[in-house]
Amino acid sequence: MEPAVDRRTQILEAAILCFARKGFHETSMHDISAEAGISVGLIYRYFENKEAVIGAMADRHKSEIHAVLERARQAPTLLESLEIMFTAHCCENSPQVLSAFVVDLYAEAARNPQVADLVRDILQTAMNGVTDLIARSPEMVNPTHDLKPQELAELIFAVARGMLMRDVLQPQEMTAAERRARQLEVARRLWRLLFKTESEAAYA
Amino acid sequence: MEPAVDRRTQILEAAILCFARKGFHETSMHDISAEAGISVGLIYRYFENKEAVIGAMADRHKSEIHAVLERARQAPTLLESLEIMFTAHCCENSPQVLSAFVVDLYAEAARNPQVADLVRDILQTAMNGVTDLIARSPEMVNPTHDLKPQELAELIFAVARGMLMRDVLQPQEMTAAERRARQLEVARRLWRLLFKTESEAAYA
DNA sequence: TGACAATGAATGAACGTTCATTCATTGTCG
DNA sequence: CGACAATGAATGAACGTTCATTCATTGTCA
Repeated sequence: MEPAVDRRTQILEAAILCFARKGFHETSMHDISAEAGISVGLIYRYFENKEAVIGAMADRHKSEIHAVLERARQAPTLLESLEIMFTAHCCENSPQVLSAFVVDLYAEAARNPQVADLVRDILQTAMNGVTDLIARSPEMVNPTHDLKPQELAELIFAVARGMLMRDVLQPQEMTAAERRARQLEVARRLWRLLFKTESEAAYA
Repeated sequence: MEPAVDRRTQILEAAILCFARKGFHETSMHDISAEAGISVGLIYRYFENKEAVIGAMADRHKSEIHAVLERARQAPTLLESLEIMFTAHCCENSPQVLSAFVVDLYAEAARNPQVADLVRDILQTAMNGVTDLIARSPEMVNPTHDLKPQELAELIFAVARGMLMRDVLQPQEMTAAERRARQLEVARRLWRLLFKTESEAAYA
């Protein structure tokens, strides 16, 4: 039988809160244990060391991204796929937690080749998925532009990353709903720009 | 007569290298002093503490951004302004150094309100400048889209930030020239999307 | 009782910061 | 000029603290 609580998950939940609050390296193992309500030593029963905790969180992030991609894939229209991807990090309990974590993850990737490999892998998989999504979409039959699906995907991901980066500048007073509305607006703006048909554009 | 070397600058040059290599908080004062070829104690003659070093670097970044904005403002066409802004961080000796620094700066902003204020300030000033640039540009008289200058500026900055973030994932083997070419391509792609006139678009 | 979960005091390395000390340079006086 | 005093840039060992990690001990069930 499984234990009443999944310790690994419990520790990771505590860790992401701490990491978002203070960053990877300013978070001490004591911070994590306190947040999780357990002792320091216990963390070492489930993770070899601090790096392993960071690594496990990155893996978690990878599977979360995959889940979002799957949801986006099943959306009826391309616009809705876009909206799902842009607001994915706003649906969770606290958006700025995830944003701060991801920015930190990229910062870590800048100097830790192992993390960089993982993030590149996540990004590549997600981008392939979106490229595919775009290529198959009916919106692409009569584009007003001459951009290839892959180029569009790159642009979309750049905007998404850029918006995520902007998110960490917002004071905490901004609610999750406000954040979501803001991201949605950008997604729709981008969509109009990318996929509005010529006739629609002419009378806009 | 001035001393042969400007110590403050010397320290800041060493610091940005260390920060890009290891991040703000994983860089020790000893790292900086070693990189600068001076003793630890001497740093404290020129900076009150480690935070002051980080602060001074952020200030430096602010004035660099202002300089880039000024250059962009004086470019003959809007496309060239865009190109200047997208490649600004590639012109320096080592692009990924600056990229890593900026990503770290945002990560720091996520949890240090003082840094967040500064970054928000930098961003707002730069975006106002670009909004103005767009509003005055001849390219805006017959837009194919219905986006306001400010919305365009937001989009452009999001893409620029997103590309910068992507930069830190690239292995060091990529040369500055390759990086520059990549950024230029994205800038031009974005420009085509935003400012290509209807007639041009129709025959593209 | 035995097996394992959980604790938290202990350890030692590394950190930011301080400060007594050194010494090349500059200023001063005879 | 030469001898000596004064300066302050520069040093790096030392301090107090924090941290990741370990492990002897205790608690908890079957």
